[in-house]
Amino acid sequence: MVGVKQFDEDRAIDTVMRTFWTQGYEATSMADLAQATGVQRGSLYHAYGGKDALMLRALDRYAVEQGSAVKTAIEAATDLRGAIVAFLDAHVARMANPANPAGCLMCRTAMECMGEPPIAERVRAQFLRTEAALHDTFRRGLTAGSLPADVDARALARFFLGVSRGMAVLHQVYGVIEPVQEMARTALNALPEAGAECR
Amino acid sequence: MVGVKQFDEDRAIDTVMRTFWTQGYEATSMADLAQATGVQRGSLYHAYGGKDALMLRALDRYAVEQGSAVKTAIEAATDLRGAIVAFLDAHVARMANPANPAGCLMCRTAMECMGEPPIAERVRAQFLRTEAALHDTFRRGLTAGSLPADVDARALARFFLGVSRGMAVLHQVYGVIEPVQEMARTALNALPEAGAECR
DNA sequence: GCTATCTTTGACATCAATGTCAATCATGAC
DNA sequence: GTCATGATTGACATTGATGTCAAAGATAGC
Repeated sequence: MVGVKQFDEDRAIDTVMRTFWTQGYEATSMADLAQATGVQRGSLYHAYGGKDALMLRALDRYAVEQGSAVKTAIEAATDLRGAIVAFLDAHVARMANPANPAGCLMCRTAMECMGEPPIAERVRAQFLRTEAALHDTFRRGLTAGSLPADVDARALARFFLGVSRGMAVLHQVYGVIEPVQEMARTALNALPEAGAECR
Repeated sequence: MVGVKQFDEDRAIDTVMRTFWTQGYEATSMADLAQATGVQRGSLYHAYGGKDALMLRALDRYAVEQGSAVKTAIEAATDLRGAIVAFLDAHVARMANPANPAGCLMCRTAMECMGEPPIAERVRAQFLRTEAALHDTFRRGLTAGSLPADVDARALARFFLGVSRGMAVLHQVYGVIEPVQEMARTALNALPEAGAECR
């Protein structure tokens, strides 16, 4: 290797991610990204290609940084209910963290960029990944007998996926954490209990 | 009155609303709106002021056309559960209607435009209005004894508000109605039953 | 030290969007 | 029919964003 990058790629992509997260895709210009990262606009084009490519990088980074916290939380739990509580808490914790922009980059991009095929594909894939993780969790709970035998594991997975997205919308609009916490807490009521034949 | 508008304002605002709904705020230019409505760009500026003002009009129109369906549905119900079912169904029906764009304009704008003060204010007001309607419904259910006495009416209201928003996100991303229906159906499980002491 | 290779930089051309304006047009009031 | 009022229209200037490029700069390998 002869020509060597003079900026920290990790740091730059992280800044790009947070800029998109804060401002949205369309409202962010390459000039904004250049200023935020301290990297010249020409260098960004040279290194990555363009705004769309940078958004893909940002989404991947987000999936790793934020998604991994969610995934770890689910997997660390010992029982089904604990896994779902951990799933919701991971989202609440991210939004409650004042170091983070409001809402959720994935959700924001989902609402804004489904008209841009490459970005839409990445977002959809990420949604499906989370849905699948939840689906697995519920299926395991089903075989373990932690759920009534007649529950629809996929519907539950989609429900809690949707709940986490709804939480992000509430956070974006209200700008405070309380409604988010209340939503998470209330959503747990939708979790069927194995023993109790309450339905 | 001497100078008379030569275009149908109702029709034009409706078209503007659906264009924003389909493409989003930033991705829609005044030229797009001129083309979609068949009204010259200059006329749009003259009649309304600018893109931001047009978005406010679109949001108001959306609140009347779509929000009224939701409000009517809630109020027509005779019991609490019926009201919530109607609330969710109104949203499902809107998204299932192939004549409508995907998702929800209010929700889409919420994710994209919270950085634009006048628009953000309008969106927040609309969220609060819906939350208040749900809150009232739950309070009435509480005094009517349709709910256990210790439930948090506000938390329930915010939960179902968030659920309706999560449904919109799922619809936008997946482009089909099934996950939306499943989410609505599952959310009903979070509704505490008065008689049953299952908790 | 030299060179080949990649990066950085500032400049450039192009394009698209915004907002404004003066001239023109249409119509209700008289 | 005339006029006053407001709508329409096309043009204009301005701004900002995009993407590209050639020249200059930096460094690992020799």
